[in-house]
Amino acid sequence: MINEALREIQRGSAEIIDESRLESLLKNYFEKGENYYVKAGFDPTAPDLHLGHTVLLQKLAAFQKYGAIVQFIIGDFTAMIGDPTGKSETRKKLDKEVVLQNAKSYQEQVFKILDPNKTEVFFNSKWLDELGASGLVELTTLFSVARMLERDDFEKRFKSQKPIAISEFIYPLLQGYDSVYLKSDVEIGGTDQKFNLLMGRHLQRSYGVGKEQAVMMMPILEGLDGVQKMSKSLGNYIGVTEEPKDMFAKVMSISDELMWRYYELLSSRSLEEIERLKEDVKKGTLHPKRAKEMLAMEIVERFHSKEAAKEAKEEFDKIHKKKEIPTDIKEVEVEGPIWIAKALVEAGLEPSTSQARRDITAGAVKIDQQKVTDKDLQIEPGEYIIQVGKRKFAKLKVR
RNA sequence: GGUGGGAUACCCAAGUGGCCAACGGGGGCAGACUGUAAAUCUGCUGGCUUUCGCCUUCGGAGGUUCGAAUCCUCCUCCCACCA
Repeated sequence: MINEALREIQRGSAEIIDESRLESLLKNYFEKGENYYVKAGFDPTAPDLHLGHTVLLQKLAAFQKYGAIVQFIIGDFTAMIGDPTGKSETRKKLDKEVVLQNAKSYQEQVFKILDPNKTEVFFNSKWLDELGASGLVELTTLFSVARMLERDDFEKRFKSQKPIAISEFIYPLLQGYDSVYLKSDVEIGGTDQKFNLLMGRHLQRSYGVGKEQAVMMMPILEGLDGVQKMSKSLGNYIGVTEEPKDMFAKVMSISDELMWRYYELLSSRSLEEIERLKEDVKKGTLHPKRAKEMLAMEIVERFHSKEAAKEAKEEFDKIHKKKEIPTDIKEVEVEGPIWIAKALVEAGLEPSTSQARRDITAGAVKIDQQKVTDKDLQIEPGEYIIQVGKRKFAKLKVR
C-alpha cells in the first residue's frame, strides 16, 4: 500500500531529495493517520494558469490522496520584488492590484484540480511584510554570496557580465523563508527551482525549525514548440480557461515526440497504459494521430466536460480532415467595392495591408475556397468566405 | 566618485557619410509535402486605397551636410574595471 502510494507520488518526478523522509511521512500516514504539509508556490504574474502549472497541481493532488495538506502559496510579495525597476509609488501600487486580481483568478482555477478541503491558501506577503528590514537583514546573514553565485544561472550571468540585481539574491531567501514560517514537510517545484527549493532546507535548519523539508522536482513542461518551457510570455501555452476547441487544436498541434512527454506529465493514465500506447504506435497498430486525439480529449475533458471534448474533436475534424469551414466564424460587414487587402485587415485576419499583400503573393489567401492571385482585386458587393492560411476564416459581407 | 565600453527591427547581431527599410542567425507567418503535426525544401518577415510611389524606423533632443544608423554636441539608460 505504501509502495503503491510512493510510486504514484514519484511518478514523472525529475529528482527527489531526501526520499527517506518522504517514505517516513507516508508511513506515518498509513500507520498513524498523521497528516503532513506539502508546499508549492506560484507567482501570480499572469492571470491564467496553463498546463505547465498543472503538472505541479496534479502532483499536489496526488499527494492529497495520501494524507497531505497542501500549502498553496500565492507569492504576491515575491512577485513584486521580481520587478526590476520600481519606478514610482503609483506604479507599484498598480502592480499590487494586478497581482491580487491574478491571485483571485488563480484560486478559482486551482480547485479544478486540488481538493479544497485539503488545501490551505496563503499569501506570502502575510509574513514577509512582517519580517521588516531587520528581519530581512538577519535572513541575509544566513547565506553567503559565494554560495549564491554557485547557482547555475547566476554563475553564467556573472561570468558573461550580465546584470544581476541584488533583489534576485534575496528572492530565493524569501522563498526559503516561506518554508520556515509554514514548517513545510515537503516542497515541490520545477527542476529550475532546485536552488530555491534547497534554500528551504537550509533555512529550516538555520532557524531551528526542527525538520528539513523533502524536495521534489518536476520536469518543466515544454511549450507547444517543444523546445522552450511553456509560458505565457512565449505564447506557447495552453491555458486552463481556454475554449475547448482551442485547447483541443493546440494539443493536436504538438509534435508526436512531444506528445509522449505530455502523456507522461499531464495524463492520468497509468504508466503501463502509456507504455502500451507507445508500443502500439511503434508497431503501427495505433496511428499517432489517434493517440494524440485521446490525449487532447482527456485534457479538454478535465477542464471542461466530456461533451465539450467530443464537440471540440468534431469541430477539429471538420476543419482539418474534411477541410470544411468551421461552424462559428466571425462575420464582418464592409462597404463595397473594397480592395481585398483592406478587407482582410477589416476582418481582422491580417494586421496590415502590407502583410496582406505578402500573403496574397504567397498564395495563402482564399475567397470561397478559390485561391486569390490578384493582389489588387476589388471585391464586389455580396457574401464571401475569406480565408488566410489554414486556420483564419471570416465571413465577409460587402454592401 | 573616476575610467573605459555599450544602446540597431520580436530576440541576437552586422553595418561606421550616399549602393540602407538596413547583411546574417533565431523566432514568426505562408506555400509544397503530411496525419492536423514533426522533419525537409521554398518564399516572406516596418507602414500606407494599392511597391518601378510615398511615409516612419537604428536610445532621446538638437546640429553639421546636397545627403546621417553612420560625424559633432547635450541628455537618458545599461555594463565593466578602479575607488
